[in-house]
Amino acid sequence: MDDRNGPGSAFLLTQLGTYAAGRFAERIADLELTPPQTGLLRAIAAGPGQSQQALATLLGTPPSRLVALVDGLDERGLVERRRNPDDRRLHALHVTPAGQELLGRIAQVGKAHDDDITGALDPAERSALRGLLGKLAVAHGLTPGVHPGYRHL
Amino acid sequence: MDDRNGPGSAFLLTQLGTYAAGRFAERIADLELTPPQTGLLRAIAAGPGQSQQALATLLGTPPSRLVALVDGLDERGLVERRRNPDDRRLHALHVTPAGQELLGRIAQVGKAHDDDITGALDPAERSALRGLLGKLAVAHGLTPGVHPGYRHL
DNA sequence: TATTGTTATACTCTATAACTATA
DNA sequence: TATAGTTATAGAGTATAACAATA
Repeated sequence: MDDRNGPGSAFLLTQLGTYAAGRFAERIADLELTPPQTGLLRAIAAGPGQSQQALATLLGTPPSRLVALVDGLDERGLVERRRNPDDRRLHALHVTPAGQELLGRIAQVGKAHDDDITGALDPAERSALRGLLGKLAVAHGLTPGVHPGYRHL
Repeated sequence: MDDRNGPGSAFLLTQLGTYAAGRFAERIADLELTPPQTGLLRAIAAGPGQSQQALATLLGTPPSRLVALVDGLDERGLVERRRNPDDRRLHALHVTPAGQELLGRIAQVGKAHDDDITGALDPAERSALRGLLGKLAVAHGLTPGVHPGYRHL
């Protein structure tokens, strides 16, 4: 009956999601990282030794884009490409100690970011929100831990 | 104590917000509209007669970008520029009947979109989510009704 | 011939800055 | 001179396609 009850949850999710993504990008810019770089670093840490093709598939990005992202992390000594002697076409990707150290700082930033975004809610509300969002993420088949911004936004 | 309890709400908001934005973009593509065009059309309808400068400020986009967006809607007869006789520099923007008709279809799409995104939740959960998201949107000062994707994403 | 990684190229979106017309 | 709108230009980010090395 009432058609004027304001925006729906989907609209609010888009607004808040965009806002949260922007705020996170600002925070990790202090570490001289972009969101795609951060997602890639985390993906390499989550599954060490994967090929660039495998990572491209996981993240949903073309291999050519991955090359540039890996280049940036490689040049800064955060990850390294190890050639596989059995198949010299493959580059197994690994996080270096410096990369691990940076991942620790990323985790700290993520925690502060989360507190910032949900700061207006009390603990019970935060828990409820977390549960509801998790339910939706599962329902829509979103890959756990994979930042968006890869699949044809 | 437990550091391995999965992603936080901020991360989930980013994932779901990006997903929802993408799905909405797909839906309104059927109406041959982009998200920025849709947001602009809604903004013009919400405050008829505004100047392009005023709309640019409201949406947080440079005036030059607004020109192209208005051009697209104007050429399709969805909005019209009316010159102000008192100050011929100004273009007062109005939605045409065709634009109003399209806004009706956009509202239908938005409703279907919302049902899609929150479909995994029962009515009580949907209501709870809506309340929590609204609280966060207010806390972060997000402009009601204004799609993101305008302010320096 | 097929596959991994790479390079070259082009396209989309957006912002910045220069320009015009009105005031 | 200041402002609304417009046009011109350039930059960032990404995708597509061609290429080289290895299998």
